[in-house]
Amino acid sequence: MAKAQADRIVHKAAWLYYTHGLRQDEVAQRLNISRASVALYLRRARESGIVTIATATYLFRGEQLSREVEDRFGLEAVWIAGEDLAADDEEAEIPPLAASVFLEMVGRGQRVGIAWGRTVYAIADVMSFADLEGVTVVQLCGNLGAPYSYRPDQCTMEIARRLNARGLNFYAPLVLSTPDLADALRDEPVIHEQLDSVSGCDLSLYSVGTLDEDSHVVKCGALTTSELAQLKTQGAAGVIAGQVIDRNGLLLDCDYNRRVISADLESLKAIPRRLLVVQEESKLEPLRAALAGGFCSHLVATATIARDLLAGD
Amino acid sequence: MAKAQADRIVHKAAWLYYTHGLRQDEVAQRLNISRASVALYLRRARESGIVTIATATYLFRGEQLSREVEDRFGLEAVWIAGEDLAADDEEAEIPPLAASVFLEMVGRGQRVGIAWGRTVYAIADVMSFADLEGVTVVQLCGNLGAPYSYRPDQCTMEIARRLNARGLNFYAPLVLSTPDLADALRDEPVIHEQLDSVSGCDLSLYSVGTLDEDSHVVKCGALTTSELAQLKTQGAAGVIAGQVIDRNGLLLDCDYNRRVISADLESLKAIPRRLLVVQEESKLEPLRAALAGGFCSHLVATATIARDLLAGD
DNA sequence: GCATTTCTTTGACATTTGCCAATCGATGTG
DNA sequence: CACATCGATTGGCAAATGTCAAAGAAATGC
Repeated sequence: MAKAQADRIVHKAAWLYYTHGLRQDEVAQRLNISRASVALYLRRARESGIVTIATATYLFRGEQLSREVEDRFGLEAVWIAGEDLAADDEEAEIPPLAASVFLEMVGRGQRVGIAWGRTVYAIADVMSFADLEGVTVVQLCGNLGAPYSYRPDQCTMEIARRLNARGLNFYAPLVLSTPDLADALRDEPVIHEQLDSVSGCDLSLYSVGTLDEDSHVVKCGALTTSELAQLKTQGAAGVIAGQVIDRNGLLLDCDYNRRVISADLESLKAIPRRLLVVQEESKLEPLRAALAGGFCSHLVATATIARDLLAGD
Repeated sequence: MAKAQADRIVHKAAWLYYTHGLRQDEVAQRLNISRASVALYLRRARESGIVTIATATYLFRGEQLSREVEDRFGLEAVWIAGEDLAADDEEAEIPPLAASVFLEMVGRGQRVGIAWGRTVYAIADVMSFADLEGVTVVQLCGNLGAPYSYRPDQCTMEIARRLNARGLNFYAPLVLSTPDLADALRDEPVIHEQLDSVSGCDLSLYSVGTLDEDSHVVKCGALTTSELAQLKTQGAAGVIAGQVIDRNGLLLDCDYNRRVISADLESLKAIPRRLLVVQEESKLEPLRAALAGGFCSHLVATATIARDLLAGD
């Protein structure tokens, strides 16, 4: 109640300032507080999502390049960052752009799935707060320790927090030591339920992982370097929600995949809008695999990757 | 193209300023323009919907009063303006609140129906610009001259313009001199099509009209004073999209209604979300009729009206 | 091809806003 | 009950922003 009461004055200040266009001193006068308080309240209103300031992203789609990628790969929408910037800036532009695009795509009452990776972490980090209602955020892959601030479950919860949404976590590790144990765990009602709930998602947000020495799955300890080499000989081309896929986007038939607990690839493909975000140029091959597998309906990427995609096709 | 080029720099400035949080002088430096230009561009970005600043409306629903109205009349959501303001201020608060609520409710790709009246006109007037995609705005009633700035068709187009949407106008007068002529006109393919498209709406926005001497329908010349008196003896209780309803919200069986060209009441009721906005206290009885008839799923009203509603029920 | 109009840009100034250190006030603690 | 602690609030100042008149550029008309 005390919380609600405090929110009330913040909201009122925001309403008078942003909706009615009063100046801060006028707002202060009306509410009988100092102008400094008004300034403080307004900042809180912005930070907490009571006030939302969004910049349209459609201009990132207006370029020739985005159209070409859309057409070539049959995607619904493609956003290209920094067509006139250096490659470094380009990559830095991806997280805020992806966060804006994602916020534009989420609607009230929807269920969204979040996979995890360096990119998704970066997106969560810059995502602004929103005051959505009835949104549920579902974690799409099992957990593992991370060298970054967020683990998969924390990442999901962080996004949920920023969307004012309910977060559904996944209480299982991403990789187990034996396929049998993974099978057994998948049959646990609580896990099973979570896995089933994936197909009910309206929207998903993920990136695609590489299979390099310094790739995410290796650095987080899900795969050892020797397993990696082995997988590559078997045709591994990328990682989607912790699972290894081949160049055609099909689940690689390998021991590793059998030990993973994550959203079923078919369920992922069944999600109507699948927002894939690719930041690094090194992710070209995994991205091709993900596109081939139908894991992407909406793409956010750099101009460099977009050009690479079109060039090598 | 020149337009798109100009948009581009405005968008870039907005992106750097609002999304990246640079200061105006930093933006100016990056884009090689003067800071004054940046300030100008930012204003344009806000005014044109490239940048959207929205204040949450849910705090207008957090009060006891809204809950009570929701429960009593089985509505999905009720927003109450100015529970702690004088009655005058209350009414002034309705248009910006309704505009904000409406903008929160509209989603991409949706079809929205707009009826017309003093209230809807006031809402259109304060509605901010948005950068929605694929929205269609449908005019729900026929046209008539207005003592205000907007006629029904202009009002529809104005809202369409602000939503960056397509506007579907209705090319018929609201009231004709004989029922036969109205019937004939309704059978015209172009009109028929428009009328049919109403049931495909996802959302509607309207107010309810009174049947007083100075009511909207009278002042605009749709009804004469004598017709009005006649209708009142027949049990007329209010006006929805130009049509007269009785206290139970049913279409009044009268000559006037047979001469009106407007969206069928059944189609209106079939729209999943029906946002009704009531500004003046004098609209209590019409509002009751509209509620009884099921024309409202979401309500925006003043605290005074809300209390009246609960008191007399 | 020149004059006229209209739109854009800019420098300079006035106003508004953000921020910090100081103060106030509530709540908990020895 | 005095004291400490923590968060909320405020006055004042530096920084950032909005605005306007004037200059410049582009489009339009004669």
